[in-house]
Amino acid sequence: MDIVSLTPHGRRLTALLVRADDPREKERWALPHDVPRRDETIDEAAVRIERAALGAPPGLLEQLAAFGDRRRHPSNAHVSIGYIALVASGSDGPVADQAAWYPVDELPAIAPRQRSIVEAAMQAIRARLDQSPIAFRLLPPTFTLSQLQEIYELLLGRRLHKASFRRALHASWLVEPTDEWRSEGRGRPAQLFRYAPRRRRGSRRGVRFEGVSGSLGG
Amino acid sequence: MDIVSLTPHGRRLTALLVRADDPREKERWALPHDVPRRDETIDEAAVRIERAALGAPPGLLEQLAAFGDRRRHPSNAHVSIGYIALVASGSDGPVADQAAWYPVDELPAIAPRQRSIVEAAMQAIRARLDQSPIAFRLLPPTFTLSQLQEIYELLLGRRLHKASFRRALHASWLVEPTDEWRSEGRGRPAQLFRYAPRRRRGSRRGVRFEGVSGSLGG
DNA sequence: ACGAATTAGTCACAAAGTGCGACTAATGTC
DNA sequence: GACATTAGTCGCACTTTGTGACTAATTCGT
Repeated sequence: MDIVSLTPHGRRLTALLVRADDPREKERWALPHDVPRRDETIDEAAVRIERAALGAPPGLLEQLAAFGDRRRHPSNAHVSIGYIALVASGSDGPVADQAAWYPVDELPAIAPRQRSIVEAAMQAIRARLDQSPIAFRLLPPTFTLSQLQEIYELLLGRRLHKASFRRALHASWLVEPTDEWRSEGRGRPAQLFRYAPRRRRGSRRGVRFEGVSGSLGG
Repeated sequence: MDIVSLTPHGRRLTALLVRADDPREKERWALPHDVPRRDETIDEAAVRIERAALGAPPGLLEQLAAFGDRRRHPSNAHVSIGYIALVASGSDGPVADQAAWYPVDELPAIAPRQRSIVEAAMQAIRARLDQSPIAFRLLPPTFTLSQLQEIYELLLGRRLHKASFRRALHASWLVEPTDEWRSEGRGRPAQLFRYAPRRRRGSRRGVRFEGVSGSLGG
């Protein structure tokens, strides 16, 4: 099992790496990984591994996929189960010994299978961004809408229009305002919001044919 | 590894089950399953298991997820990797010995973990319907647009409006007409189409907050 | 032969959703 | 007090979507 822990660091997304167990290994860093014990579920194992590396439980932990190509893995396991962990930007302080955050687009040498897991994690995050409260788990409990928009722009890799973003957010009933305001130095103070999803009237839209093109196994 | 093979049978979706290895088992049927060999990737293992059960390679085979709760599995394995196989409706003829198609909403007794894998497969199919050419792999190489719409309605569990469906399909450039027509008894003959995705101008829409509500691990 | 029934396919319009420029608001800086 | 800076809203053109009503081509019944 391999965990891809992500947290925003400034304007970049960073992943948590730990030093390789064996210093003679070719790759000096690795994703936190371990084998599930007999008495735990894989979700429980993921929590345990993440706690060991991060020192605290993550804001969200969800399964990515299983990886069983022939690429090398630090444990030489035949198959890995990848998990994505999201850590709020405020809580990215001290991590475990022998661990460090690296920008996801500038990782040091890690085992090939782990690199492909990180790449798959980034793709999955973009794909699930509108299905799962991913962006909110990368922020502290209360945040400004500009912060939220920045996270979306970071994950999507493109700029969003302020008015459209807020209109869509309002229509979705995902956040509610607090009565606190933050002044971040210069400029007008921003209202703080919290993630508080409400029941929405199911819109029941028609069919979409979004990303369909080709596929494996045809 | 467990394979959920699906094919439409009339107006219902059916899954392929095989007789349990051990007749003393509580559940007499099971999803096709096996352990990957040392020299094969998990994708290769999935193809092998599916061929053994179906007698032919499926139209599409993609990974679902890993399942490692404590529920019972015929092999007593600690974790299962679920795969989804899609079989065209034309080719659902003879299957391997000791195998049969059952409607997914009326499965006989199978191991609890396998039942949850089937349920997860159905959810994943609905979620990926607009990302992956799922519907096309449940149909023969050429098909009418009404057949295609029927598949979508079967998978989504609701009726779609004919004009909207066709408009969206045309805009997506996923199908091209052949010069054949099929007359299916009564009514006007329908033109046959084939799945032939073309490069589309990327629409780059704004953000959607579709299915975000709650989640695990908070 | 001819009309009803049946299935395929299209059109047009109202309603809803989206992109985006331009505006107002509240703060710090000089 | 003017100005830079960030927050937040408005309005409008344009696009997308839901839907009913239409036309088209065939079989079936009499």
